[in-house]
Amino acid sequence: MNKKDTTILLVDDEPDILEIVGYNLTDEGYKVVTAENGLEAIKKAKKIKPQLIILDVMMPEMDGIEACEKIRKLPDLEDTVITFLTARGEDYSQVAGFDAGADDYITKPIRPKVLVSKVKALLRRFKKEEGNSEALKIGELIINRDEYKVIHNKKELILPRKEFELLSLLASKPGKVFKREDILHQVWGEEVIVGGRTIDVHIRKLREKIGDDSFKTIKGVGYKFVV
Amino acid sequence: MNKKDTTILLVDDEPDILEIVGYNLTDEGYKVVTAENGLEAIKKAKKIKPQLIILDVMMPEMDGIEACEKIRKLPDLEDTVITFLTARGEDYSQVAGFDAGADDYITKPIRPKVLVSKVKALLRRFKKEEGNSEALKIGELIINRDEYKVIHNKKELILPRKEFELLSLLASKPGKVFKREDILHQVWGEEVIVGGRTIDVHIRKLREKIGDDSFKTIKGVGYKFVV
DNA sequence: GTAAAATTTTAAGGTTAATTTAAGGTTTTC
DNA sequence: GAAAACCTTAAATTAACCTTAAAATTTTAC
Repeated sequence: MNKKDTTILLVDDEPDILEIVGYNLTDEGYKVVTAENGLEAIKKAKKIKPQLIILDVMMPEMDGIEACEKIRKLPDLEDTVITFLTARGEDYSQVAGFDAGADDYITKPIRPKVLVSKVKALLRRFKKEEGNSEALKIGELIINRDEYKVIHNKKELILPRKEFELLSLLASKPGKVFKREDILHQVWGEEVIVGGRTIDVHIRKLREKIGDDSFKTIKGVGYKFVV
Repeated sequence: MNKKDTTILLVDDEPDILEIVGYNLTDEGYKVVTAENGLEAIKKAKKIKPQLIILDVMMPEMDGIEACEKIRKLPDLEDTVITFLTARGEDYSQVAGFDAGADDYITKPIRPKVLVSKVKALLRRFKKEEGNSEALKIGELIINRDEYKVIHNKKELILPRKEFELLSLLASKPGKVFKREDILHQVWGEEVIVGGRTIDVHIRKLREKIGDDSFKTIKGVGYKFVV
């Protein structure tokens, strides 16, 4: 999953916190939605199905712990990562938080760098658990997305990220021509701009490793993977 | 779907915004329709069924959020992508926007480059849901746009791009005469200017590969494909 | 925190094949 | 039978891609 497809629901009754945390996460490329109390949080969580919820413990209307318990019971959101925001030393709430089904907690005062790296770590963990998708098998090639490895002619290959993603994409529909533009957007991301020869170089690496014949160039259009 | 078949409904009460955003999108090749308030937006949305609606939040008559909710309920427009225009920091409206069924938001002040790339990204997402087009079959000829290949008399042909596009065009309506001028626009593009004999040469290549009889010349007009 | 290693991107020259042009020949039209 | 439109061929041009190495960046290891 791409960063900008990752939605974070940020819940706090203090506008200052929403502002500063929201800013830092948005700046990192996440899509951030905010709520000001537990009730609102539940409503929005249902609607937008965020990957991560950052929940203040102390709030009017419905506190974070209660909201967390309710959210955990929603079938759509069982994989969502929930983390609390607590004041330092509020030991009780940390404990109660884990009881309520939280995955982690972040202590105030908030240090943006710490926050961002914690969020990244949490989402990484989430992503891993997401997996379990079957390995993709095309002829002599097996692509195991879960373990990020490729088996070709019974030999295991560890491909660097970009190569792996590129191969995954092309091999996901053997025979189909992927346009250069589409490859860029799917492998490199929507707004990333790289030079015109970058794709070629990666294709070349794949040709070296997987075999020249597997990758056909369609001039003026793009590339396709064939068996 | 071709860019010029993509309609964008742009809704804002400020003529300046309509002007600048409209200009940039038109320049990119989209068909742009504008409205100045929510009521008008709904009326026009029903009529023209745009692929994308860009909706200002703050407007007289009916604000963007209300309009968005109403539009989302129209059965014809459930696949339409809706994005809000909000002033930076208008946090509430962003959130309320997602509640109302919006897919994204764009913050003012508007940067044309950002706007255009966001619009492209949104439409790509929309397009993806359309699914793959079937191969086109005409007599002994099968044109597979996805894989960019042609099968003729059970034999696979790889055609260069221009030849492929030209064949696709002519074969899309067997029997129909395509005027030279139309062929130029559809295969070569609006502003590309090539010499008068270029089409002939490509037709000749196709005649060599597919068969002389399949392509009839209508002197003074153009060409047609027949079975 | 720094150094080392690996990955990713860029840059530049080379190669190939697609595309276009040009020019003389042919057919059709009036 | 002259003009216009198209055909054919080969050569010229150009666009797209390949290859390589080095630079930049990111990740990993210490």
